Formats: sequence, structure tokens, C-alpha cells
Amino acid sequence: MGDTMGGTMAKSHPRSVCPVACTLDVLGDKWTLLVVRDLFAGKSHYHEFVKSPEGIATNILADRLERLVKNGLVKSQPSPARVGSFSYVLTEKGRGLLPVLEAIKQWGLANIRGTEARLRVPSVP
Amino acid sequence: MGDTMGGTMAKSHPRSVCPVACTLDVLGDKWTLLVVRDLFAGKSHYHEFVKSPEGIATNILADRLERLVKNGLVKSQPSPARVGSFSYVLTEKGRGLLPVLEAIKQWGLANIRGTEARLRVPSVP
DNA sequence: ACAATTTACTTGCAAAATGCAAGTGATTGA
DNA sequence: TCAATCACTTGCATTTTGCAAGTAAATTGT
Repeated sequence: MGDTMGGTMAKSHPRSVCPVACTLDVLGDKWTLLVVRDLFAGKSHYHEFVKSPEGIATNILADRLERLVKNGLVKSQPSPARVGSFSYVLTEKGRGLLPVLEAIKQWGLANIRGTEARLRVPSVP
Repeated sequence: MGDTMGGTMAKSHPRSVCPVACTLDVLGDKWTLLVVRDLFAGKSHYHEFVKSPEGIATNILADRLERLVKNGLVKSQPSPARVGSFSYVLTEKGRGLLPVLEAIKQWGLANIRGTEARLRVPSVP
């Protein structure tokens, strides 16, 4: 049972007491918030995340979903449709990220040329 | 003239047209937003960033400052006090990140135990 | 029934980023 | 003058990515 990546990554201790630093420990990378974005957009299954235009690698996706679950932002439940498959849904804590996502989106739209808003994020799905 | 790290990292093309993804290409890592946080807190010199409690490595700091300047979020000017030294200041574009930082801070305070707000970020310095 | 396809992940490995310590070269300050 | 400080750079081991390929169970087609 070799564990190549991420899976067993016992998060040791916070870098500081700063809420920004601690939040960045949870979602400070290039992929986590994109998965959260997709969750807000109503996606809930593995293949749906893979289909997103950024093309996340499947190992990274598996790792990020696992971390999100571990950190309590996402809850996974066995999918009714398919045995051995899970559906992922944001928890209350995860849904609390909406303002963060919105602020990032607005900054991108205002400051990065070529970006465009595809879909409207539902306030409370 | 060996270039070990970061410096020459020709950002090729955006992963997608999504404003969230494109913004994450600029500040999607564990350090960039912490430097921005410090800039909002009024820090402007190398040693001030190094002093922050998270303990950024000096090579990472140099790389992040360079990237922030390249992306137009920060402007560097020769420091009057010290020759060969620069002071770093947020540009308008960089200051536009205040809502992002605020949202992240609020989420951290509300959801991560042990975090606390140290200083109040000035709305418009 | 049973082979082919699809779904949901894992695994392996090369390439890049990170973290740490130590080094460099100007510049004050005593 | 000469040690201490400041602003970075460099080297290198460790960790994280990114890509391609593999696997095992379930579903679909015939």
C-alpha cells in the first residue's frame, strides 16, 4: 500500500495566528479554490470536476477533495446512482467561502484582460 | 549567471478564461497574499517582510516581490534611506485586492480556531 | 452471457517549487 | 578600519506538481 502523494500529510501546526495565513494553509494553492468554485456551480462528481476547462489532473483532484473533506469544507456521501462512487457537497463552512470567491472573481474581471464571467454563483443553492 | 529559481518563469498562457482561475495564476500560493497583507499593513522593506511571524524564506520573498512587480500589483522604487535597496508599494491594482484579503480574513476568523485579528487594515491609506 | 466501455480513482516518475542554511557584496557606525 | 547590518543570491535536499498509464468495479451493447 504505497502512499505516493498528499494523502497522508499530517498538517502539523499553524504558521501563525493570522487568519489570512491560516486560511492560506487550507486553500493557498492553484487548485483548491477552483474545486470550490465548481462545487458552488453545482458540480458534485469526479468526472464533472475533471471536465472543467482548466484540466485538473486526477491525482491532484483526488488529493484536493480529500483535503477539503478533512478540513470540513466538503462532505462526501456515497452516490446513489453509482456504487463505489461519491458525491461531494459543500458544508456550511465551505459555503462560507462565497464572499472570498466573489471578491476574487471581481478582482479578476476588473484587472485581468480576457477573463469573463461564465455563470452566476447562486447565493444559497 | 545561473538562474536557480522562479526568476525566469515565462508565464505562458491562461488556463482558462475564468476570472477565478486567472487570479489564482497570479496569487494562488501560500506566500503571495501574505506579502500583500504586509504591504497593506504598511510594510515596504525587505527586512520587514522577513520579520513577519510566518517566517518567509528570503529566496521565496525575493521571487514573490519580483512576480508582484511583474504583474503590476506592486511598484518598487529605490529607497532614499539606503542605496541599492528598494521600497515596495502597492499599486492601484494591488490595492484592489483589499476586498479579497478582507473576505479571507473574515472567513479565517469565523472558521479557524485560534486565529485573531492583529491589526486593522486601512481602507484607503 | 460476456466483451467492450465507462467511471472513479491509483500509481510511477520526471520536472518544478519550497525550505533551509550559507554566502556575497555593498554600507553604515563606532 | 573593521565589525555588523542589509539586501539579496546560491546550493541543495525535500516536497509538490503534472502527465501518462494502470486498475478494478459497474454498466452497456449485442
